[in-house]
Amino acid sequence: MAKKKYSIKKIAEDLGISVTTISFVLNGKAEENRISPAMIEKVKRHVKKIGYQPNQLAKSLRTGKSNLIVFMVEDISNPFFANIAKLIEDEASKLNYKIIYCSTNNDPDKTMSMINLFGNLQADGFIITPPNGLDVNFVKELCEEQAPIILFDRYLPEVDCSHVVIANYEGTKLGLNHLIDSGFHKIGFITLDSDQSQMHDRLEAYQDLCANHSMTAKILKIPFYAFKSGEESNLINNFLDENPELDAIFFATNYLAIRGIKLLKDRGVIIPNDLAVMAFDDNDFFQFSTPSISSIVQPKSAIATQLIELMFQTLETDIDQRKPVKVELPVSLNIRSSTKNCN
Amino acid sequence: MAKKKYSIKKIAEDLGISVTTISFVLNGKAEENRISPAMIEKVKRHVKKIGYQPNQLAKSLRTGKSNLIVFMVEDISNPFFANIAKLIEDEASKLNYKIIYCSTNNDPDKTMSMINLFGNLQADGFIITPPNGLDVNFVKELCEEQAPIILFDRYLPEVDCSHVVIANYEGTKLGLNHLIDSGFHKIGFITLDSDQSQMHDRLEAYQDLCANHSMTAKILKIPFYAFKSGEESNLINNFLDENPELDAIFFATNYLAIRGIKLLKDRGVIIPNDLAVMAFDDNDFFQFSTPSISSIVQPKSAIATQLIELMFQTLETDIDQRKPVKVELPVSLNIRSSTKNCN
DNA sequence: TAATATAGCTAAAAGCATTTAGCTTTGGAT
DNA sequence: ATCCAAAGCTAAATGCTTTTAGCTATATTA
Repeated sequence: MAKKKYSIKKIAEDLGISVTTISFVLNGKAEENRISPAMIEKVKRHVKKIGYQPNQLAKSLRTGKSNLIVFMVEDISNPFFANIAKLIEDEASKLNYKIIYCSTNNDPDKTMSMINLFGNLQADGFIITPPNGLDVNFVKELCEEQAPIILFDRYLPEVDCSHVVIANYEGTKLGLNHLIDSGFHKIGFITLDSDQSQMHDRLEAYQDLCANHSMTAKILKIPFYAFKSGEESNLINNFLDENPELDAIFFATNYLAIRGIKLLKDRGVIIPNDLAVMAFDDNDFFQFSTPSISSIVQPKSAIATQLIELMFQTLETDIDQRKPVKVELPVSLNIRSSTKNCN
Repeated sequence: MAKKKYSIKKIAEDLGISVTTISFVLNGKAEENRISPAMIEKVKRHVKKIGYQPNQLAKSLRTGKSNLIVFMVEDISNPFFANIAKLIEDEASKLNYKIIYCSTNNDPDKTMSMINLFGNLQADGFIITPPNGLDVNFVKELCEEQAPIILFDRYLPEVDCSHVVIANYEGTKLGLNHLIDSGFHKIGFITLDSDQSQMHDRLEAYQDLCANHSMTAKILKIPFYAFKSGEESNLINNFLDENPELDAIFFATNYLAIRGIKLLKDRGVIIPNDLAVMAFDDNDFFQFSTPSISSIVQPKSAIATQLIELMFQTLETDIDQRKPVKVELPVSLNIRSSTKNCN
């Protein structure tokens, strides 16, 4: 009693009618093709009875539309991306779209080969956190000629492509100003050594602020590989040793902050008495940590909503009418214990 | 200069040969079909030059194989699942498989309709954390007649289906015994009110242990909806008020523990002096929390490896030769500060 | 020289759905 | 009685690939 795989052809035989009729009924095109109500009813009933569902591959092959959206993030196990992924998936499934996701691991070659791969799967759209070094022309061509691409989290300054990012510059300023307003005036900045736009903007905000307040910029750039291999602690230790005058540290990402705070505790540093701490991008850990950590919060659900709305809006627009849409969402400040001035 | 979409047919025309020849070359079947080396070279060169890649939809439609594996978890934004997802994706992409993921949200109806949906996409296999109430017959039929299914994290006792789970019973015993060995003898157990196998096994371990040590079982079962809506704090508060004699709490999941620890701190409870704490399933937070929290650690990468190996092994086996494979992986104990007896 | 084997390639079917163009039948108008 | 329009349905092409069965030369054998 192996379950028969129904095809539209088989149904046509069963019912003694043509496949065309069935296809019309199934796709809501029965009326406009003058299929009689009796026939519509007959088809619908039978289809329901046997639980037939059309083969999506054949459908996609014919229509050129796969209802698949590729979601490529740096790393899905990063809670920020996982959260966005979930929100996007929920929205997409309402519209009968499926999400294929994959991690770029910040590898531009892997990313390109993935895009090619999914392109052959006739993916309808791409949402991507572009890794450093992604070939600009490659993205350009895709943007112009193929499936819509929306970059997020960061953008590529050289490419005129739709994107959804947050106000990294203003957000960093917001956080730094809060530190200054709280009486911290010797702020160190720990970031990744990265060219990506979001990191660039955060750093720039810090540098501008230093210039405006006649502060000496104290910057530590941690290479990506050093972070991956856990070697960042030496770098941070050196940085702290060389700059004992600092009264606050701004971490440019939450994962840097998590490692950094652990290290500070190991060094016996009392937060915020010895050193105030603030991080860009919130994290569950910051809320529950002792002391709790102040952070700049990205509006996750707004990001997800924007991404998916922009995607569907683009998909609905004729390919030659499409224009890049660039969205920058505001961030907010979550003030907790780690920036409370106790002196 | 819109990029031409190449098809095998177009290449055949360009080269003045048949599509069959090209297909043979592309699929490594040239030799066995006596295509001359010169011809093979000619085709390969041209294909490479124009960067042609076959349409996967058409290929899948013809071969019945999509190279797509569906990964359905309760919630991708749970770090445990996100981590496994990443590991699986890495393995799968090595073998040219793609992962489609989606969240069940523990909704059996959504899960079934998703499975149907992806079934029509000709997904080659399913890896699923089955939600409570998932129709047993539905899964049974699928297991027997369709794409291979591997359950993980929990299994359905009524269904004879492949699964990869961890030793929940032994793991819980391990944790509880550590508490007892450390001198805690009045251990409360806080869990979700759930029928899922993993929760059931954890609870059973606690009950057996109580019986063996003549301990009175003190159990709090938090309904899922209460947790979702944040109402669990009242329940936990009541539980603590009613059982002031407790000297340790075992949380059956990490997210229960995270909420619970926050609440304990709010009540002014000192961990572990007033109350020792242990959690099932590790979490970054436990490592960085003050005090750090002891936990039972699931072997994530072993789980991922098993899942993907089992999946490919099953896919390679003839459908009538397949037998359910049931894997139970051991867990380990991560002893931290929250179970240190200070008295 | 005729029959046969082999090398080298291809035509056409199949996989499943959508969609265009067109074929019957019926009813109404003239 | 004849013609036309509309109603109601369908044949066949199409999307792109894989794969079976088979065709045509050339080479080998008897």
